[in-house]
Amino acid sequence: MRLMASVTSVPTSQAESIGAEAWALFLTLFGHHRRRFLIAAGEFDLHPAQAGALLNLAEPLPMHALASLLACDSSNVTGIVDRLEARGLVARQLSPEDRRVKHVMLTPAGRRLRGRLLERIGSPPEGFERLSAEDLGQLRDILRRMLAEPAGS
Amino acid sequence: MRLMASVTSVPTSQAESIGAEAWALFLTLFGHHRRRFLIAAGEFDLHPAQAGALLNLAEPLPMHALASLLACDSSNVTGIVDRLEARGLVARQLSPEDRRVKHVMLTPAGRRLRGRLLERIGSPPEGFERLSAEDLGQLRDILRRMLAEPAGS
DNA sequence: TATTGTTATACTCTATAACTATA
DNA sequence: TATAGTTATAGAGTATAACAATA
Repeated sequence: MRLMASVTSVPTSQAESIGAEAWALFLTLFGHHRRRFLIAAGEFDLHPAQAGALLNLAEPLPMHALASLLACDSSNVTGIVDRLEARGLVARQLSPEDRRVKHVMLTPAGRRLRGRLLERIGSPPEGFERLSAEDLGQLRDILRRMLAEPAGS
Repeated sequence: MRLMASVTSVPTSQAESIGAEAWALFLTLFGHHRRRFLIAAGEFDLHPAQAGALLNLAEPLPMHALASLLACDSSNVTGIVDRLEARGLVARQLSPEDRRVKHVMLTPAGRRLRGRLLERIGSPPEGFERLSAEDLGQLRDILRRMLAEPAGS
């Protein structure tokens, strides 16, 4: 994707320059993943937002929680879930605790489709298998440190 | 995002298990990046596809090349470029070599907006600054190996 | 009063197919 | 004959605002 191609940055240290390259490589990887995701969703006749919803439904979720995960307005989730429901992939369930809330849950068919989607994009992409066992260990540890919650968050 | 949460895989080796965790961490990172991208695009009144087009226009590109990078049909690019052009962010330029081709290029205003977008999402996200210089070097080298073209591609 | 989910609206994205101009 | 870009069309995503039901 060459997202960084024309960024004229002036690194103040070598570490900063290396970090910039590492992040540029991440962006390249994001581009690959995005295309893989779009292609896989299309093969199952799912729009990207629908595929994203299925992936986030490992367990039942209130509508507003799904909206938050999809980074879109709640009003959109109504339509997305409507269409998934029309295809028999999800069902709405009234919450007994809070009668304002509806939980969205996968049907058996929805769970099967989600599994097939995960086979396609949940597994590591081409290139991953070239990494050594040592590489994988280092990578995992570095990503863990990067994603560790910074105490107050 | 917990994309891997309910994947019941049976790792045949420890390396495979570590690799699976590393990839799951990648997916978490993708989710963070996607949300950051959507929020940044919205702040500049750009739809995601428009923001993606701007980011890919570091240099002038034929319409069909842009379609390929955005992983969408050429007919969509016509509309996306129409709207960016109406806002004075890009311009179409006929190619002198092949008169079927139109190159899309940023205007000065488009270049400024692209720069501001890159300040927001082209720079490393929260968490990156917690990595040591050694981490960054290892990460860069591993990602390089992962993204290296496998001879015939 | 605040929150949850829905509806109405307007605009954009998306794929498909058909079309023109060019190669 | 194939390719580049456009147009027309239909269906879906998106944000905003207004609404009813519930907390």
